[in-house]
Amino acid sequence: MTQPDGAQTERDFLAQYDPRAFDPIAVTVDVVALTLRAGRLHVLAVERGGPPFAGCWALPGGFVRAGRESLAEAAARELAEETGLDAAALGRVHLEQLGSYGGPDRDPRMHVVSVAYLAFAPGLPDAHPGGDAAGAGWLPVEAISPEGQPDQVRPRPFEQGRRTGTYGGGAGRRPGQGGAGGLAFDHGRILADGLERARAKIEYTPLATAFLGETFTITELREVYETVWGAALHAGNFHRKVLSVPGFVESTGETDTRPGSRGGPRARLYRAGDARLLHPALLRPDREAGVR
Amino acid sequence: MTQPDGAQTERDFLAQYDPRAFDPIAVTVDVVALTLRAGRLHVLAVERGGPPFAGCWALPGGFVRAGRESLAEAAARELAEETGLDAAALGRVHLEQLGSYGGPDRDPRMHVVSVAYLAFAPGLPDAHPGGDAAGAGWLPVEAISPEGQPDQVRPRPFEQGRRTGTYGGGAGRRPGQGGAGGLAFDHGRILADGLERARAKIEYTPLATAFLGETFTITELREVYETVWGAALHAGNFHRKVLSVPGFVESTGETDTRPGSRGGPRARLYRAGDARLLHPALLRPDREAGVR
DNA sequence: CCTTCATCTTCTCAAACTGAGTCTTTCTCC
DNA sequence: GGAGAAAGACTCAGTTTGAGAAGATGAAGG
Repeated sequence: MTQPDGAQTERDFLAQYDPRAFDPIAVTVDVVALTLRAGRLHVLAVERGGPPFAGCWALPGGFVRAGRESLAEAAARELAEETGLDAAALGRVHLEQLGSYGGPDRDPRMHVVSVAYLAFAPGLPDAHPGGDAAGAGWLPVEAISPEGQPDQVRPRPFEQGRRTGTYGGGAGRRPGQGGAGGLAFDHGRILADGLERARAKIEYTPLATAFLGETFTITELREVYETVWGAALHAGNFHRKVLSVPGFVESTGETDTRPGSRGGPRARLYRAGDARLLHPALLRPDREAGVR
Repeated sequence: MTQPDGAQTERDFLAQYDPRAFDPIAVTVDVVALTLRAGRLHVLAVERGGPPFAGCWALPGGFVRAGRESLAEAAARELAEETGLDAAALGRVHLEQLGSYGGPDRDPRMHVVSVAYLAFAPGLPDAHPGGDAAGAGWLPVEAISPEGQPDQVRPRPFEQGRRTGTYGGGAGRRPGQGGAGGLAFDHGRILADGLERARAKIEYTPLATAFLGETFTITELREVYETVWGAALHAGNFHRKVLSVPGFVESTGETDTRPGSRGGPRARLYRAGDARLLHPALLRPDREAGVR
């Protein structure tokens, strides 16, 4: 990445430098924003307003503003645009880089390198399409990601932001092309990678709390794990484990005031602790399968 | 569904599309190639032949060829160019994506997004500068990465709702010209991230074997862990653990013919097994430090 | 009012795993 | 031949995990 010329000073070089001398590659960010709604894992999606893949669901994203923002800033901006969240609400959202996708043919227009980000958010309001999207909404991941949950669960109508005219569709599959999973471009793969990252990440970080509100019960935390992992956990052992990992949660001293749906004692309330890593980690049950 | 502006078909759209309508962002790949030489961890580096940072060490890398190669292909190509390895030798190298770095100011020429890759290789021959590099070589990581090999293993804090974007380039090293700890651009941070990834990855994958030859002894494998982690391990416990993890290594039935440097019985030889994940994992000692 | 039942939380117990150390055997070097 | 070092098997105590059970609590239904 350089011009070979010994005598040139760096200043001269920069003055002469022509950024357009290279074939262009567009850089975009795409966001896999996950949240829990009604006990199901949902991902933020937008309905594309124009070609390519017009009418398809896609991950929210857009071009990085050259020279004006970092990748993380671009991802936060895109997320804010689609969710309508202000900076304060975004502060509660965990955002981390997921990976980059840059095959020459993943976008028919030109060579596009997309840097994907992964967001964990507590229950968020309905999405509002921003930019050139025709619609936006939270889609249950099991409806669009066949490679998603190990246990296949039945799909469910998804909620939409603005464009609700056509009912969401039972199988959640209507916006055409894109094949199984039905997301535009290679967004199905990006989503699958994001889900796997999320499943792995809550093993050794306290990020499961990012799906919950300020305070929560151990049972609510367990339900996050069960939903993300798609597996039932032993309530007693989970309880013991969570309380034994230093810094995972800290007690508020209060008990849940909301009436339990089916009775039972009021659960104690906790808030997220100060740990950034869980040690020892909470491991997913039965990883033997993945060993291969 | 959406009809952005009525009659336009996707074909029309593609015909009209002008890739140069956007401000350009250059896309490069950089490779953190790690290998073991003489019991020390080394990273492949090139000496820059021209500005910016002429004369500085940098990670090998270069521009992605627009429309002609994927990111992984570009990384493999750059690695091959600098090491002079052929495809066969490269087949033994593990190459995975590390992350992307895209702050607007990380390259003085223009906005450059760099996709970093991490490579694990067995002992490799001396490097040969390819392309526009003035020199190439294997540098001991502790000589250039102050955050490289601390006695205390400390993980990087995960990125929480970042706005300034640590990946963006703000928090990294300033363009430290030359000197210890100074790699060009933000390559010091990329190297540090690569080292942390390597330390974490050998915990739960058998990738430590990627630093060794076809066959190896348990002691050689332990020395890989000790070198990468920068900590001494209990030989007996390590031995027991490695043999108890299914699929980690498999015996060749033979014993080492090379004479031990200071005597002792000939060690048995093993080769890498078929596991892709280690279960249970080999955990680094003393992770408590990183929890908070 | 009283029973039923799901839940929250704590306990028990056996199995598995970990860290630390010892011991025997087999080499090389002096 | 003896010293020193390493490979590898073994012991042992402490910790962690999986599975189950028990007591307490509160809503719902009769």
